[in-house]
Amino acid sequence: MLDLKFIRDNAETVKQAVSNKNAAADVDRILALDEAKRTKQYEFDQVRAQQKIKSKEIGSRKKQGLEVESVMEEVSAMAEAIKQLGAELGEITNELDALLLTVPNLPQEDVPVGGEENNAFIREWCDKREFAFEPREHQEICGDTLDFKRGAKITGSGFPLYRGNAALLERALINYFLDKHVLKHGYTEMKPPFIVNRKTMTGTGQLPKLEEDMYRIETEDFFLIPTAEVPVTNFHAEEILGENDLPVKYCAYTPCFRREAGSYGKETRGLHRVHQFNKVELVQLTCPEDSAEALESITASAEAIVQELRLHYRVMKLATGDLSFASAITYDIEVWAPGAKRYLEVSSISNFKDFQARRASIRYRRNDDNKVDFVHTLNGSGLATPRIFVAVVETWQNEDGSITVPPCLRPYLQNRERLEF
RNA sequence: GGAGAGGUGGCCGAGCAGGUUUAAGGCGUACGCCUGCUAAGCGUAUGUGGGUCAAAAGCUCACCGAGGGUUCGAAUCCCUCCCUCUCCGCCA
Repeated sequence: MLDLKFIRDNAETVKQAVSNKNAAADVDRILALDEAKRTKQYEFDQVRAQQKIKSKEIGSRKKQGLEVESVMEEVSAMAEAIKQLGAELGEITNELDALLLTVPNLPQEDVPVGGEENNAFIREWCDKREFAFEPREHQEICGDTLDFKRGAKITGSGFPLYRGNAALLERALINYFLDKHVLKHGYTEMKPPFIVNRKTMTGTGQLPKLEEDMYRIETEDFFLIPTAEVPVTNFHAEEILGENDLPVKYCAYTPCFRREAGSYGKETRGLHRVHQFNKVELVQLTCPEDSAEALESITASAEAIVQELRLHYRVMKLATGDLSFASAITYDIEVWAPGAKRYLEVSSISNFKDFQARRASIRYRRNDDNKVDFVHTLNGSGLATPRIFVAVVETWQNEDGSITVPPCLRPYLQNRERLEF
């Protein structure tokens, strides 16, 4: 969430940002409520201060054996007024708090304005592989080791099963990602819960906006996580860290659950878009002045993996309309899938600045002046498996239907050089 | 799921038959004094958030797990919920 004082002082900037992000947030209503709240708060404080003094007087008069009836009558009237003012203040506060949660983060200044078509190309890596035969799509290569039909029978569409060597490859990818980030990139591994409560989901900004896109457990009012970002970022919620504790670098493997009802067509076939998938997530909490660099660092860590897998990819900077609610700036890594003949998004790396930290109240104490300030939070996929699975299988496929195992994955697959499905 | 005991500041911990608690005391931390050095000792300071203020200081309000309630007045009494611990039950 944004700082209320900032909204007050920069109303036009905020309105412009809301519009650029295609969001709906009533900034004028927020300003009016803010004004009303401060007035009411002042009144309340005045009366309350009087009441406290007078109430204590009753106590001391009683001890001295003096009469208290007249004072009690006087304070009684104040109590009435306070009850009334408190109720009004509460109503204003509730509405204001709810509205503040609907204001998206401001895009960073260098983010291009506009929709997806305005996403900026940043760089790409290696050429697309040349094939001596017509490359096939992953469903064809993997056959029934990727079982969409039985997944649909057991659960519903969008819940495929991996079996045999497909499951083995999936597991190899996850282990490879984790080892890379833990052993080479300095991240601490975490195994968080896959189910979180409403407060946690609000902390990272999924709620209140995206409730319909998530699986909810009604009996407990819990949610299945759509990404490890949620439990991992909230790990330090309501804490004040030391500056020396920063940066905090966590990586976590979790399954991710997304309802995202209403996605149909070509994009949903095969592993391209599913309701449950696996992802290794990178999360950092940094000092404000270090977050820009951290964004590049997370991006580099994700790219390192795609490079070792020897997949052609490009990095895009998302335009304002394509940015998520909480993000100030996001890079997407898109790998080339030769069978599908298109780019697949395998990682989004975002800097949320203090937006999530403010919601979840994640702070740190600065060394120089001992003051408390919000940390910056960032995260990026490192990486999501289904689309990487697709790109690996399609890029490394052989004409006979097997795949050559990329060298970096061989230690995770009994040093096999080929895999058949 | 059942029974019991708890949840207080960075930490420990008192207060809990409602009334100068503006949360004692200790530890830790910071600064100062003292001191060959270190330790000890002495002194001072030390929460978060809101409001007021150009800003700071000051003043003020809220916060003792969360939310309600009773009362002139709630850390303290009542209700609901959450969490932790002990024992029992169930269970991969």
